[in-house]
Amino acid sequence: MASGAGADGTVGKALEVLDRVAAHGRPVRFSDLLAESAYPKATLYRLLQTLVHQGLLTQDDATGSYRPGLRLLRLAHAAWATASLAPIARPWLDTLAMETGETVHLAQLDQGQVLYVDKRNAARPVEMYSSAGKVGPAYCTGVGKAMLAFLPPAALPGVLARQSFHRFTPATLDSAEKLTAELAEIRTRGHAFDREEHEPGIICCAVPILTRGGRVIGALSVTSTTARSTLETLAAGAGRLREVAAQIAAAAEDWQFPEAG
Amino acid sequence: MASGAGADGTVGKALEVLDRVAAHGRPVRFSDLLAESAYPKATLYRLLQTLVHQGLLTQDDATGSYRPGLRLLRLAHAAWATASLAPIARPWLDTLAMETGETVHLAQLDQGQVLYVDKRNAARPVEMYSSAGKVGPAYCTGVGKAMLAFLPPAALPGVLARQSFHRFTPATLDSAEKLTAELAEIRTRGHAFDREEHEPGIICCAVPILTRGGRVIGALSVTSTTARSTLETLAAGAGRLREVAAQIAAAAEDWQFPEAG
DNA sequence: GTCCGAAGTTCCATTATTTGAAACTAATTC
DNA sequence: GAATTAGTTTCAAATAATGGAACTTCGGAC
Repeated sequence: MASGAGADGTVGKALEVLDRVAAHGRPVRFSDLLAESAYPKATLYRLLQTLVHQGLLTQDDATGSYRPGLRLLRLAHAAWATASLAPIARPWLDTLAMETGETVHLAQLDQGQVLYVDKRNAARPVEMYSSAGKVGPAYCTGVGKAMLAFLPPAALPGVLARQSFHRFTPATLDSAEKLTAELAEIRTRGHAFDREEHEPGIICCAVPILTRGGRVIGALSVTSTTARSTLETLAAGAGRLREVAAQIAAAAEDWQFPEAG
Repeated sequence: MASGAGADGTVGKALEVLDRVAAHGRPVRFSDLLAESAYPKATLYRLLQTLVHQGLLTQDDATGSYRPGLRLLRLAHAAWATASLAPIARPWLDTLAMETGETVHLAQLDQGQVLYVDKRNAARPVEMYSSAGKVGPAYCTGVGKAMLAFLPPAALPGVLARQSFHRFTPATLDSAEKLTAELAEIRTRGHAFDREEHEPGIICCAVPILTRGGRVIGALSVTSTTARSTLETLAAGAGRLREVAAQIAAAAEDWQFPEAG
């Protein structure tokens, strides 16, 4: 037993259960969890009890089913404010959204996946948590590829191994080989495109956010639709995007910054 | 050992440490945590290791200090989407913000505190996580008082005991007695005011979101400033606010809803 | 360069917690 | 109303957590 995030101790087991509940996206019954979880009934039962008691899970009074608890929101707020690029990058995202009139995303790498930490949508007013905290595939999004391209070579294989290479659209890069080739291009070009690889009709241009030392700490993207724009138009804004990324990186370095994985 | 959220097992201890790190709002060093945490060095050390390994904490490579980890964002997103009123209430918040031109808040009660789960700011375009996941005092905010007023009588003492009654402004209700009296008024009136009790110059009108059975599941508020509006003006919109709250409650009940605490 | 102290990490016998098969109870179904 | 399923409790055995103390690092001070 050693693949991935091995379950260390009771805490690890409890979090595995928590993840499983979260993954369902709707209230789950005890027996559903029992069926998939490999823990004996009593053990799972007590893990769930603990999680509920701690507020990480909420239990419906009526049905007894479980769902993620609100305590997670409080903790996440702290994480967002302290450990993400979002608070630092905020003014620049506002500016970019204004300038481009398009949707702007700020993302970081977490466990080999893209984690969106902020978003601006110039057209529609808001859209909150719906975006921050959302995760997406790294191999078929602009921000994902931009970050992978600038990962230290040693870290790449591990991350590649975690990609599913599911084919969302005909344009999706569906193998580690194709992706690796694309990453090399991105490295020389300096920015990544999403050519409708994740969603039909959705295109984007993304740049990595790099520290002076060249370490990737996030990515920035401007997204549009094929109906409204073209890759060429988006590419024209890449210089400005890189400029903003550099400014965010500079601001972040003053305030210190952690490792992505 | 029995008051509040007693630490059950290792999971409880780990979460206590996590909370402590989150509470700091900036990277914390091991020794700082050691000083405040009552656990012996080795124990605290291993708890932190576990949390880092699980991605709930991030450790700076350079300084070794700890901060909340990004994994929390992913989990919180699930909580927000599955267990909060926000996804259900979204369209109504948009409408309200449009109609009033003021800031609209959606909150729920969590551990005796107000937890903001969504927000609309008609004037300024955005402001993301900065608001969702944020917690605030229940005794001196409109949404807080609106929820407390409609709590089942049996639940009130426990919640009152958790209020700090810190005096933010001259108008803050600074005792359980004053608050209890105000709650009775709110109950008959049907809506709560914030008369600059939390921040000078900030006023609001809030209503509870109640199930058919009369259970509080959240609160809704329209906030303004003394410069721009008056309590009377806000009160004039209370009817509409109640109407929207009822619609949200109806929508929520179809989709089922958990307990607040 | 060496010494000192503070901060962080590892060890290991002791101790407390977790484990899980099975027995039990409550709620559905037939 | 008996049978089946879903959820909860029990308790001795197994496992993991504990924490005092020893150890290693690191960053000055001399």
